[in-house]
Amino acid sequence: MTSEFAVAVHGLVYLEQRKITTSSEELASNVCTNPARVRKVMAKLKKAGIIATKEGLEGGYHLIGDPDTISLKQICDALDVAFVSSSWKSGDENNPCMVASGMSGVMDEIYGELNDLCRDRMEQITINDIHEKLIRNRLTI
Amino acid sequence: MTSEFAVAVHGLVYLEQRKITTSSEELASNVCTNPARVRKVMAKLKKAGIIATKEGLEGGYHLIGDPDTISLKQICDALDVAFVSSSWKSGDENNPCMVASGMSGVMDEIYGELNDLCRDRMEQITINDIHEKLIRNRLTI
DNA sequence: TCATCTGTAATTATTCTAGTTTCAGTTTGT
DNA sequence: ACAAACTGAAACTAGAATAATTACAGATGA
Repeated sequence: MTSEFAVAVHGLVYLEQRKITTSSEELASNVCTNPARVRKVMAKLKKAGIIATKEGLEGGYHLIGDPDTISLKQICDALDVAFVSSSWKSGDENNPCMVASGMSGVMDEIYGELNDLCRDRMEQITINDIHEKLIRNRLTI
Repeated sequence: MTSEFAVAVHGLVYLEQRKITTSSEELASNVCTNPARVRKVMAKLKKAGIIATKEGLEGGYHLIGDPDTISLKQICDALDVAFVSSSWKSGDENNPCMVASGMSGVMDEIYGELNDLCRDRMEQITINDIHEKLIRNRLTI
């Protein structure tokens, strides 16, 4: 599910560039996915107060605030992104061996710590930073 | 594939605790997976010089160095672990739109940066630290 | 009031990950 | 020398996670 994060960031950067209200269909075409998935992701961003929607003809999504104040951490939180995690657990809680019963807990601690580290870093980057990075990359190619 | 990391760490901690040469079958039983997967992971740790093998009767795996000098970063490197990554790419490189063509590259940059951050953190933790953490956790439960 | 959106859910398809099975090759102990 | 017990590696199967598709109710604006 980490790719929801990519859909969200891509969508928001596109909204910043377009400036105008943009439908899920147009966003999906730019992101290269389907409109239903875009709507699913954007609905969460709306709940978090990052974007607003306009329904009916010529409707769609648009940014609410200054793209300089939207950090990627806000997006993580809105989508409940886990950068580092693993559904697979080693060992067995009921095994009397300390290693077998305790390892998955310890690994989860480590993953949680790494995740926090990533989230802190994401606080430093804004949607506007990404936009500027895109411009720089285009010039240097 | 992040769970290979868990198998490796679990295996190494078990080897530290057992002290003696241990077969893939015994390791698999403690980790709760199959011997073939254990062997696949341990073979990489052997190539990295972290463990050694002994074949034939009473054979198996054993640590080479001091568990206090084996950092989790060495394990990452041996297994080529990517903590943060995404196979799914948004956009399309051939799209003339700057956002569509550039976003997946920018996201890859971000994932790479987060990954480096995680690897740096892993350098601070040793197999022995994990072992001590297990002991502490058992006492506090 | 109708066309055009979003929000949401159910279903299918695809891709990724772990498990299983098998066997060749190596080493140890007798 | 030989048999038993192990690793290393590959091919295949099973299952889980993720994305795509389809459909539709509800809201809104022209």
